[in-house]
Amino acid sequence: MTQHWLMKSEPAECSIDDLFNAAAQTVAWVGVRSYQARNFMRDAMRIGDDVLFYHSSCAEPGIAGLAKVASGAYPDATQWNVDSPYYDAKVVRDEVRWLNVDVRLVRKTRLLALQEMRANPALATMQVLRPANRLSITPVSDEEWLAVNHLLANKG
DNA sequence: GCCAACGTTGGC
DNA sequence: GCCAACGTTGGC
Repeated sequence: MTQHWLMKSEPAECSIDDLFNAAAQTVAWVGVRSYQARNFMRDAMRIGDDVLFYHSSCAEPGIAGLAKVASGAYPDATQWNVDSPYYDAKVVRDEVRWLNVDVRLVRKTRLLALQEMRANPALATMQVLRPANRLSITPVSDEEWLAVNHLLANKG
């Protein structure tokens, strides 16, 4: 059974167009610095899982595309890179604290705006809609996944 | 720039 | 190990 996830990205960092234009339309999901999100990648994600690509911290937050998990979890090189904004000085020598997976584009979609998501009762249970939700990776239920795809299939 | 939520930190 | 304070996220 395929699992589904919602993954937040700031378009200023990596937008759906950046993913579209990336080599093999695949990017490494670097920069996750939350243990919960890391553990999802390490313990639960499987290659082929569905991903809702979500734009956050921007003028028009919402779901911008569909993607798939394209690798298992592997060490996020930015944790050791002092020149990276994701450098983590607390990671001790030889430690691997942070992981990332690769994500491959399936297709860009119309923007399913946060506003529209909130307005739809079928999506009311989505974790990303909870106030002040900070988790950058959240599981999406079968029902939520179907409801999102149904909304995306409608013209908006 | 405010606020809400909540994980993390640090003093004890 | 408790728990208050702090820091971060992210929408508005």
